[in-house]
Amino acid sequence: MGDVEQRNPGWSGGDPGQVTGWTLVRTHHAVARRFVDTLARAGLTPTQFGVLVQVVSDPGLSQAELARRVLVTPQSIGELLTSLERLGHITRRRGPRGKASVVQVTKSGRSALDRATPLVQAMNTPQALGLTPDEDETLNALLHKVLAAMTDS
Amino acid sequence: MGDVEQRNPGWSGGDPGQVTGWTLVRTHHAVARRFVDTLARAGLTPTQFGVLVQVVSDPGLSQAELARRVLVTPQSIGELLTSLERLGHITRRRGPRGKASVVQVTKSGRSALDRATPLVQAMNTPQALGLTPDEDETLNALLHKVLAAMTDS
DNA sequence: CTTATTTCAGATATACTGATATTA
DNA sequence: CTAATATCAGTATATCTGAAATAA
Repeated sequence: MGDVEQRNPGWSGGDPGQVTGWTLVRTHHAVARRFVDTLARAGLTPTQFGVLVQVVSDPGLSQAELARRVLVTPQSIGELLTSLERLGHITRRRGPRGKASVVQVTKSGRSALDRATPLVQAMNTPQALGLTPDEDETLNALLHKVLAAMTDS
Repeated sequence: MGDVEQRNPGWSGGDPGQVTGWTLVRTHHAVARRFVDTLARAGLTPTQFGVLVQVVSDPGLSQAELARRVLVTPQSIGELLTSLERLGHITRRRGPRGKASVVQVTKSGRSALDRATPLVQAMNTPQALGLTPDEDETLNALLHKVLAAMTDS
């Protein structure tokens, strides 16, 4: 011992539960587990699901463009698309290396998404989240405000 | 082609932005990056920070107890504590294998936390999150409700 | 020549499952 | 004997950075 801290206990930052960003991180941790389990029943990871939704909402994007929308590096999206390609859920119309490719969802990808959709909706009802419908709406709106603040900086 | 989906674009689940859990996941992604960058300036990862706060708030916990609080496996917390031990931020008073150990923060750990605290507070003001003080409080409260709903199931 | 895009290679981090040893 | 604890080993996954090739 000797260098073990002897002061009174407690974080000098006060109650950690009052730090909103930190509450967000902890809540995400729990919610993310739900998503992993839920989406696994449709054979998807949460990230794959997110990319599929993006591709379906906006077909024909290049993978560089996709990387920007999802906020990851081009390298990461490349590996992710490879995994979706292996599953037969997307195609990449690819020219040679430096040429932008065109990403499109396949019927298999669409049906995986159709399988996932009701599962995702079921775990996102206000009741499943422990909220009233009003609270759910408020929470969603506030999260969007934070998201906007984080991304436009 | 031939198996490329030709239907109208759009996710059958409606507007993804209305799915609160999904909004939470995406917002977390952006906020988490902030935390990584911010805490790096104190030499900590977000997970290390979380464990340090936990240990400081409640000194003398065993690592099994710690794992339960942070919602990870005992193996994972073991590796995490090893990393904190290497940094000199905690000590484990350990008997032999099957004996509960006692985790305590060191002066070095306390000072890393003291270094991190103002940085974390700065990135968690309502203004930094793009919210009014009232909204910040509401968001935090709603997140706690969701967290409770997720963990008591 | 400069910039954007994709890809390859390597490093790192993180958390998991399963098995083992020890203690209460 | 059983339950809890900590640890060891192996695996999987998900990023990232850096470098290279190609195209516009």
